[in-house]
Amino acid sequence: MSENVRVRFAPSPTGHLHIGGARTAIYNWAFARRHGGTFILRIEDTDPERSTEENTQAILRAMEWLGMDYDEGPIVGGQYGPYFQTQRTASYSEALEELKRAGATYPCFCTPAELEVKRNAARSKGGFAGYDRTCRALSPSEAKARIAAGEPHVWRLKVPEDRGEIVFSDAVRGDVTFPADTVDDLVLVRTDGSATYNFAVTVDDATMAITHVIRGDDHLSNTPKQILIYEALGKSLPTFAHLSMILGSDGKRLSKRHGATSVEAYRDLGYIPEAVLNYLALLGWSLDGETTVFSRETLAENFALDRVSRNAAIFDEEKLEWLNGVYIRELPASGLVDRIVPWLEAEGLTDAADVAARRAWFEELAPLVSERIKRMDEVAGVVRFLFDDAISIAEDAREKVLMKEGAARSLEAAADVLSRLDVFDAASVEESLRTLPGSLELKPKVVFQAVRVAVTGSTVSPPLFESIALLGKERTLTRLHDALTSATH
RNA sequence: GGCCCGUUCGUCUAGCGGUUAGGACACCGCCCUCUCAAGGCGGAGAUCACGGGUUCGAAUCCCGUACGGGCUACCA
Repeated sequence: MSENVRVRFAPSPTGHLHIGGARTAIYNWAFARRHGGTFILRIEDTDPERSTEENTQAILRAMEWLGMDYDEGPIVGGQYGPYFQTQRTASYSEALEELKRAGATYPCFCTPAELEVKRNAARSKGGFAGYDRTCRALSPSEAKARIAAGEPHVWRLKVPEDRGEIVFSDAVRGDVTFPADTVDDLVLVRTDGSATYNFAVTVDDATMAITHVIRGDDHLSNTPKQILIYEALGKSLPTFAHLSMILGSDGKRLSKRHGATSVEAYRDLGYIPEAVLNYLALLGWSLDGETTVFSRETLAENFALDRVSRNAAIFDEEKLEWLNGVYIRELPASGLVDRIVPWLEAEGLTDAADVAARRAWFEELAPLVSERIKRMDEVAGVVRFLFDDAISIAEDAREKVLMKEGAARSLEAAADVLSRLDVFDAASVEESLRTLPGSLELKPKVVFQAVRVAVTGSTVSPPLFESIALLGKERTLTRLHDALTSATH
């Protein structure tokens, strides 16, 4: 592909960036990067009822969070702007004038009510239910006269009579054929002068010199209409590539019923962008059928449309979780601290000053937590005992562990041995505690679980010796003594 | 109704005429072990939607059927 690749992602700000849209964005981005092309972001804000500035901002934020940097679009600008559809209306009027000159469009005076009657009649007879072309038969002079008289009208595409079949080679699905006589004389420009979706996208894609239209499957059936518009406009066709839908766990189209559907919702759930990007890329594309974990760079170097799957995929949050865990574990301690801290701050466990004051302590803590969380929102639960001054011991832990034979002796011995330490690091804590099972003639498990419950308040915690070292001598001894009151010898 | 697209383990997928149908998640077992994880090893799990062809040979090519999805708006 030596031509200058230009692709675009064109979300509509009628909602947040959702999972399906994000994957489309990722594929467009990857395709552009792979071919050294241009990735364009265009906001399709032509639905005034549902489009909001807030949604536009949310989409921009989500794109940035995913690392989808675009070469042309809002904020960054570009040669082919503007990048908001509402600001491109002049080019639609221009295109309409061109079509009028070429005789490829005609005014239609049928009212919506009339159209509905015709449509219902046609459909009940079976077969093609498009516009019956009444106004196409109007003489030019009559049409002109009615327009001059101020009669409301739309402008329709004059689908060529003898067009035959519309065939195009879809980059993911192969050759797709539509009989031209099943394509409607669709409305291009509404009564109020605004462009309809199919007209606007086509004009935009043509004037922005888009070479590859990579978009959702739901547009496959719109493609023949758009091809006819390109032809009427005398523009060359881009390559089309249609991506299958992403479905919910029940096999139905992904919607709010399935829980989180927006990219930012996943961010708030504790997923990290690398994992979301990787997972979404994998949902419908494969590097080689074997590799499941790959970087943004690997994606950008290897993405190819002919390896995009043709069938719809069910979004599997469990696999995303696993992948998120993989990325969390791969993070270096320092980077992990930066990612963890906001989540601890949100829980009121720490603040920027605290982190700055004892960065090294946080970096020791990081690897302890990374191995046992899959999402960032789990962090606080794992390390809370290291931040709170006093802990409460879970009732079942007290019963199951502290009230067991030998628990109190273990705590006393542990306090004794630890109180003698000068250097309170994980290695020395371990060394001294390891002597206990032998000297007390208790199973290691009994001793260590008693200490764990006393110190962390739970039967489940990060590794004991490291945790104690991180907690510090003073707080450890206090907790051992406190727990003694409810422990059994 | 019409037109178009899709159908390989529960899920995501590899496969592009000859494979014991491969991998990943989830699941089960064992190992490691101070708990939980992580990790290692192993296991179970797909008559490739169904029916016809073509071929020496089909998950792979062709045609039907079924099921699912999309479009069929002066929404995008």
